Amino acid sequence: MSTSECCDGAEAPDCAGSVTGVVTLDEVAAVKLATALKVLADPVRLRLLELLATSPGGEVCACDLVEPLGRSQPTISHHLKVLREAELINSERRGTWIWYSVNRDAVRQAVAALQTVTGLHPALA
Amino acid sequence: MSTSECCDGAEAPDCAGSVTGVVTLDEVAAVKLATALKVLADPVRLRLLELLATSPGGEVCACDLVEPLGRSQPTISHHLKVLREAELINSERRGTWIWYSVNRDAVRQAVAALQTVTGLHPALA
DNA sequence: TGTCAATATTGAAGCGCATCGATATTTCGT
DNA sequence: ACGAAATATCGATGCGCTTCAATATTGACA
Repeated sequence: MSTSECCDGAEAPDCAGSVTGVVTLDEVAAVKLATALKVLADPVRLRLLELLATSPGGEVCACDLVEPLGRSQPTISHHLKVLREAELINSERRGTWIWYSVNRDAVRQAVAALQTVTGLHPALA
Repeated sequence: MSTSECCDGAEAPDCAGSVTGVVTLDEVAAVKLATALKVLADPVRLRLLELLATSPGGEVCACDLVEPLGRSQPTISHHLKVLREAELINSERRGTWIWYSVNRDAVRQAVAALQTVTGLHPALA
């Protein structure tokens, strides 16, 4: 017997109910992970993260992020805000400038969740 | 001297050019990774991947994917197509039904790329 | 306090995406 | 060949997101 009613017609011999595993992602959790991934799924934001990650001190002044990405200052400011509100980066004001750095734990969490969902990781945590 | 011209005004004492690391993500590579992540950044597609990953046999008949997600059949078909074209899942027709499974290598690649960009992984590969 | 540089916000334009109903296509069994 | 079930495609709708120019806000310093 199938877990659903899709293949129980008179003609088809049933597809044997292939879905029986334990599902951990309810609608809410799926939306939450998708939201985090959506923040990461932008070329400008990915390059911002890389600029932060590859910087010798691990942090970069916002004023040094506009030119290398070839976008306007408001656009960079917008993306930094999106990353900050998703807690994927940290920001700290020091005098005139604001310094940004990657929030490694938050990125790790998103990556781990994605691995769990896709079965790459046996959901150890 | 700064790597850009943003903080070279008369008043500000320069922000010391914090961007000096080696950047591997050019615009094209960033768009490519962002495209893959965009495919993953959808609640329905994440739950589809989990249904495939947690299925005992590792594969699920498409007919068993419509009901548990509460979306219409065209919508599920659309998402399966998106996942398939991104090569994140494999599909195989067996008789009346089509069986889907997670393409673990593709997911692994995307995850590894994300880890590299964010500095979680020392880019070993 | 007033000025200048850095950063944030606003408002609008343009594009892409998720979703559905309706319909077409494919495949099997009779 | 025909009918039924599974899957795919089409067309439309509504929402969200990226981007920019213009403007506001914030903070340092004289």
